[in-house]
Amino acid sequence: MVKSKIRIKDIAEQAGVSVGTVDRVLHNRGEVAEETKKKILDIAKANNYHPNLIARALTSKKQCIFATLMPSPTEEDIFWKRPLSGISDAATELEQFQVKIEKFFFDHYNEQDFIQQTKEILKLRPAGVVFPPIFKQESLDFIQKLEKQNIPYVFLESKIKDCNYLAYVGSDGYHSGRVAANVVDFSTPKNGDILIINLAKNLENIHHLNKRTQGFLSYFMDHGRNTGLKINIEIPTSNTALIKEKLNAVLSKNQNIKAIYITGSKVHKIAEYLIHNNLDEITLVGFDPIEQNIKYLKQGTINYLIGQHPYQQGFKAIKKLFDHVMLHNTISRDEILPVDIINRESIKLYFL
Amino acid sequence: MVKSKIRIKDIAEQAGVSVGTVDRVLHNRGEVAEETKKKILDIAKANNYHPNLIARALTSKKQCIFATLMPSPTEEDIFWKRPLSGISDAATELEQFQVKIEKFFFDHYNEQDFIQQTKEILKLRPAGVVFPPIFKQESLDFIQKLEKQNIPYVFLESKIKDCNYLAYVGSDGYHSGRVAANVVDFSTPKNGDILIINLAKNLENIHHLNKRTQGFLSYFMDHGRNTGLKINIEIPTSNTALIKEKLNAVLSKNQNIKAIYITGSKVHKIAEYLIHNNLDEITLVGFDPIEQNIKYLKQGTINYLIGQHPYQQGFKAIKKLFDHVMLHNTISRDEILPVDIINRESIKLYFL
DNA sequence: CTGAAAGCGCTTACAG
DNA sequence: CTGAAAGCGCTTACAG
Repeated sequence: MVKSKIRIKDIAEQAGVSVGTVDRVLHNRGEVAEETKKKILDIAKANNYHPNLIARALTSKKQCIFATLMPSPTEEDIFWKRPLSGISDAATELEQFQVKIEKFFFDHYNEQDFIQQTKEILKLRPAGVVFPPIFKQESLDFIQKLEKQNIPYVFLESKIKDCNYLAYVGSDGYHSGRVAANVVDFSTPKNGDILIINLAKNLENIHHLNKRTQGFLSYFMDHGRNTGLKINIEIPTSNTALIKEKLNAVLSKNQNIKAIYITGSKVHKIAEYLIHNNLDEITLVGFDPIEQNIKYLKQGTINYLIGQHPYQQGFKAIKKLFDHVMLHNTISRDEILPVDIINRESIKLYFL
Repeated sequence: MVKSKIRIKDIAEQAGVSVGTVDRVLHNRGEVAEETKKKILDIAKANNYHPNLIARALTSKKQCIFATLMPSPTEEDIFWKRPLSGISDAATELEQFQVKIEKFFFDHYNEQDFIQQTKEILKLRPAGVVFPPIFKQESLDFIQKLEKQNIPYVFLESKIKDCNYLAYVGSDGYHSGRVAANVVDFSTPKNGDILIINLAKNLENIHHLNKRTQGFLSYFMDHGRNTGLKINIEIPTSNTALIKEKLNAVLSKNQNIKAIYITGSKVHKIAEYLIHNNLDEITLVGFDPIEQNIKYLKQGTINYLIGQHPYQQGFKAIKKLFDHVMLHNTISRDEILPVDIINRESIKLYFL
């Protein structure tokens, strides 16, 4: 790594102009003769000029603002708290460089709210945006406007493929599914059957959940030792009564189910069911250490939870934006984070 | 959080002196009348003065040097690579504040080498030291000299209790043992027996390993479902033949052993044994995703490895030093990191 | 279109 | 023991 020591002043001298002029071309503030501009740019490039951020931070009045648009964590679903605290910590770290984060929130189940917030963000004209593209169509509309204004955006948690996102930070559904499968495989009798459940209101996010199913199944193709059936069902609701009905049907039809794998975070719903029906013996694995799930993990009903480093997702998303916008570094576009396997013991220190 | 905006200049004005004088007392450079000093200190404290690090970094010529003393990673044992890369990353981040890290290395099995290196470090007179106190007596000697010179030191990986260490970053053996127990419990038939092995040359580190045994056993007291025997043995060697002999004896005496738990990172030795004796069915759990262990994890012989966030340990140890030495922040003294449960699938992205 | 100067908050000689 | 001044590398008006 070549650490350049060249300063604005040096460039100015070499170009035979003043530092003010150099600063103007470096920041594209115009008002500079085309010829001078070219000369300065050449010198800067030839010497691999990089601004001294420390000096800039000390002197610059103007803040660079990044906006985040995240679902509000609710009492019922605290899932979104963790990425937010990652975002906050990144904000603290970047404060010294005059970077500020404006946080916007929307109701997880309300497209209109999302749209409303995107309008607010566009008004703010931030230097970058971080958000999870939960609503595909609405996100695409937002993206279009961002691109028109040349505002870079970073995806979190999930991504939309066919667009010009600056970066994505999240986990890989397929991989997560395989990790879960491995855990289920080792905790279930060889000949026991395994039930896979896609449990999601309106099948939101269904694409992501499907990848978790595919990954799960692929594990058993490759080297799983379990030889039982893999039964795959969908429960497109979070209504307790309906879930019960569906499960009753499946479980009575197949008495040999020894493990249940939930592709999402609603695994606590199934835990409740198992307890009420005295089926605690069944191995239960799902996603995300949110409060409701942790409760059953600690009781032993849920055997494992797969964690997706939501904190890191928030933290890194902001850092990527900073790296790109402020440092003009080239960044890796897709950053796939590893997943965590969490049990009732490891959860005790998980949030420290 | 109160963000103080008071500057040296403000303090100077309030105290009726010049900034030079304020600077002198703030840095304890002497040559200031006792009375003035007190006045300045009072004002600083009353207004919660914190230096602007950006400004300081921009202006200060002098570097602050931290020394790290770590076992050299060898081809045979890459365990120490990870904390080192955490240290390197912290170094990069702190570079901008004129902090430099000097890395010293010693042979993991050579006390003399360790002693030699501590001498080099003392010669350097660093502003702080990070090291794992692997050799207890030699570490105590080193510590004594550090304290005489008022050099703060941070422990990593393990700690010595009765001394004035600034901070410790590592995992908790008892907790790790419980996490491992949970994993073994869920992967082993209820009535299978479990073999616990302390496998360590000369029983180095025996204290730490014992805590991992205690934690493991305590889990089964509290809520384990496994009802089999828990057989605890020690193998104070890493000689393959001797290990084999010992295992032959134990396993032939007890045919019902369904799981083996190794309290340290030498679990690959047991994996080899199991493979040679066609005992792959036995659940095998141990510590640390080092190369040799990963090999057997991927083959399926080792079911789980417990990871201790060595990268974070290195990173945080340096940060603690920085927080204390440069920022004069009060820091938490014992920072216990959570542990990771790693399986053959999750290992694929573990090092990303 | 361009340059000279002041300032960000701190540190560092230097003069007294 | 204390103060005045220059400087770190950049940005920001302001004057021309």
